[in-house]
Amino acid sequence: MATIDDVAKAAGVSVSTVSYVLSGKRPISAPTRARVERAIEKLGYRPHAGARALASARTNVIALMAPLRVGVNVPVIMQFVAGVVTRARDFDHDVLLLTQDDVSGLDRVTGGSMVDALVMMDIEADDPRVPLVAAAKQPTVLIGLPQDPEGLSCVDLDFEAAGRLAVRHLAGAGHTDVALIGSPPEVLRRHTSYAERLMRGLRSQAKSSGVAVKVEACDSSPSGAAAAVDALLATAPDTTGIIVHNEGALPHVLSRLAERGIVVGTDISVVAVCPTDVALSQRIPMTSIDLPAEDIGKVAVDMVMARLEGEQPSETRLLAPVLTERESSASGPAAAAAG
Amino acid sequence: MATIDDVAKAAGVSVSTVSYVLSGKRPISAPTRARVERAIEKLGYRPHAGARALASARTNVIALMAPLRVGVNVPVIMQFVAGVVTRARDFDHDVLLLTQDDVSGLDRVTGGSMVDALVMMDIEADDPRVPLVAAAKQPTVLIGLPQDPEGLSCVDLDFEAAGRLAVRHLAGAGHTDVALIGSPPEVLRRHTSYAERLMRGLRSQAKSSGVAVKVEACDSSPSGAAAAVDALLATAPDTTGIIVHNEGALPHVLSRLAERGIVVGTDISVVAVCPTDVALSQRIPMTSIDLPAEDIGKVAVDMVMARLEGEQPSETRLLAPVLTERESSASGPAAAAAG
DNA sequence: CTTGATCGTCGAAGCGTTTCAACACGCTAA
DNA sequence: TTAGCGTGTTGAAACGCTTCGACGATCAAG
Repeated sequence: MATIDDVAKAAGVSVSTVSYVLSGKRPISAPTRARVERAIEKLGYRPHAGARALASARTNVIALMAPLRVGVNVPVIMQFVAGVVTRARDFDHDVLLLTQDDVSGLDRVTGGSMVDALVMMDIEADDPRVPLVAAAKQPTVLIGLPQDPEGLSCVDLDFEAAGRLAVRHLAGAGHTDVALIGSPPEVLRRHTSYAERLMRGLRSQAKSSGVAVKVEACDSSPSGAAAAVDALLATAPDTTGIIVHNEGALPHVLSRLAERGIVVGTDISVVAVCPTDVALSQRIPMTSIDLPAEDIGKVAVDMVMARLEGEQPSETRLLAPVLTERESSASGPAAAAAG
Repeated sequence: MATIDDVAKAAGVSVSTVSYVLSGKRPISAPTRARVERAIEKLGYRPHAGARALASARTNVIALMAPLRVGVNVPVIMQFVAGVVTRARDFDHDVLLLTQDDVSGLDRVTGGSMVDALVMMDIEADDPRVPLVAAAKQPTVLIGLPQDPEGLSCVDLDFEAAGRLAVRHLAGAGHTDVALIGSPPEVLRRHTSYAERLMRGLRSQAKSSGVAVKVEACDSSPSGAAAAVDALLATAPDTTGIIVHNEGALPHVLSRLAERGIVVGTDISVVAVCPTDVALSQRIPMTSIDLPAEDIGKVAVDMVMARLEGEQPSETRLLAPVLTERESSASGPAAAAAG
C-alpha cells in the first residue's frame, strides 16, 4: 500500500501538504492541490485508518448496539439500523455493530477508542448500560427512554402522544369502548418504557374523551394473538375499537377476528402502531400510527454528531406521531346512532 | 486514558514487557506478570485500537456487507448478521457493518485497512463487488454463489440438494403433481443464484422420481401470493404438493389456500424452505427444510478466520439441507390409492 | 522603503502500540 | 574455568498519520 510519504514524494511536496490537501484544514494553492491529487489518484492512495485514528484521536466510526435476537421486532430493528448506517455515511462515518447482550463491548469500544460515539437501541427503564456509557468519553444517544438519562441524549417516538392520538381518532369516530392489544408479557416485564408510555397516553385520553378502555397483553404467536382476542371479546364484548401495538401479533389478531366472523373496518375498527410497510402488508391496508424507525435512527445519528462537533448539551427528542387512515377503521356505534 | 507507558511505570517494567504480557507472545515470569496485571487493573488500562492497528497491521475488526433494505428476507438477514457478529466475538473480532449498495465502502475499508477480513451476503450471479474484494489484500467469504468466485471462499445452503430433498419427500409420500411457489420476480431478475439452484434440484429429482412439476414466481404481498395460488390451481389443478420458497409470501399462500377451502396437511401438502422459527409461526407448524441462516453466518466467520490465520486455500462449502416433518404435509393420492 | 499581515508550504514532534535485536543472568556441559 | 544455551527482560525502531510552530514570499499600508 502506498503511504502519505509516497504521495508526497510523487507530488514533490511535503507530507504535511498532502495531509492538508486531504483535510482542507489549511489553504493550499490550486496547482499544488492538483499535483497532490494526481499523485493520490495515480498511486491509489488510501490513508491508513489506524494511523489516522492514532494521530487525530478520531476514528470516523460510531458504535451501534442493537438487539439481534430473533423476535417480533425484527423489521423495526432493521429499519433503525438502516437509518443509522445510511445517516452515519452522510457524516463520513462507518458503523461498528454490537449486540445488545455484549455489555463488555461498551468498555472495549469506548476504552479502546474504537469509536467516536455510540447509539444504543431498545433502552429499558433501568438499563445497566446507561451508567456505563454515561461514564465514557464518547457521546452517546439512546433510542428509547431510560428512567434516568444521566445527561445522555435520547430520541424516540412520542408514544404517550401516540396513545392519545389513537384514542382520539377512535373516539372521534364514535367508538365508546376501545381496547389495546399490546406487547408480549416479557417485553412488559423488561420495562421497555414505550409500552408504558403508550398506555399512559391511552388512559389519559380515554378519560378525557369519556371512552372505556381495556388492556390486553399479547404474545406474538398465532395462538397468543388468538387468546388475546378471545379474552378481550369475552371480558369486554362491547369493544368496537382496537389498538394493536405488536407487529408480530398483528396478522394473527386480524386472522382471529376474521375467523370469528368479525369484519375489520366495518364491525370493528383497528388502529395499528407499527411501521408503514407493516401496516400495508396486512390482509387489508391498516389505519396506523407510523413508527418511523428509519427516521429515528437518522435523528439519533444527527444528535450524536452534533454533540461530537460543538459542545451541545444533551437533549431528549420525542417525535410527533402521525396517524394515517386506511381501510381498517370506520365510524363506531355512537356516530352510527347519530347518523 | 492510561497508556501502556503508565502501566509500565506503575509496574516497574518496560513497555515491551507489558506488551508481551498482553499478547503472550513471549514468556513472562509469574511475578512480573502479576505486577503488570495489577497495574493494568488499577489504571483501567485499555490498549488504543488505532495504535495497535498501526503497529501490528491487525484491526480485529471484520466487515460485514448486508442488504439492509426492507423486504421479504428481513428475518433471515438478521439471523445471518447475528451469526456473524456472535461468532466474530469468539475470535475476538468486532463487526463493521456496510450496506449492500455502498460499493465504495469496500474500497474504503480494505484500502484504509479498517478491517482484517470481509463477509458479503446476498451474492448475485454476476456480482460487481466480487472482483473488488478479490483484488483486496484482506480475505473474503461470500454468502451465496457467484458465477465466478475468483479464488474467494463461499458458503451457502445446498439449495440444489434442498430442491431434490423436497421433491423426494413429496414423491415418497405419494404425490405425483408438485409445484414450486418461488421468489418474487425481482429476485429472479437479480439472479441471486439460490433460486436457480433450488429449481435445478427440483427439476432433476422430479424427472427421476417421475412426478410432474410446475413453477410459479410469487410476489411477497398478500395479493401476489393469492394470484400465484390461483394461477397454480388454474393451470395445474391436480397439484397436491407445494413447495414454498418465499418467507414473505408463505402466510399469504396459506391464507389463500384456506380461503379456497383447501386444508393444508390433508388436501394438499406444503413444504416450506425457510428458517425454522418462520416455519413454526405459521397458522399450523410447517413441514420445512431449514434455512440455517445463523449457522451459515457462523461458518462464514470460521472460514474467513481460517484464511486469516494459516494460508488456507479458498473453498466452497454447501450445507446439507435438513427436512423436518410437521403438520403441513401428509400422504398424497398415489399412497392413498395404494393404502 | 519599512512594517506587518496574509498566504502557502515545510519540518518535526508527537500519537500508543508491536516487535526485533540484544543483553543479563543463571545453568549445564565440556 | 569457560563456552554455550535458554529464560526473562529491555531499548529503540518502526507503523502512517496530524498538527503546531516557523519561515519565506507577496502585498498593502504607513
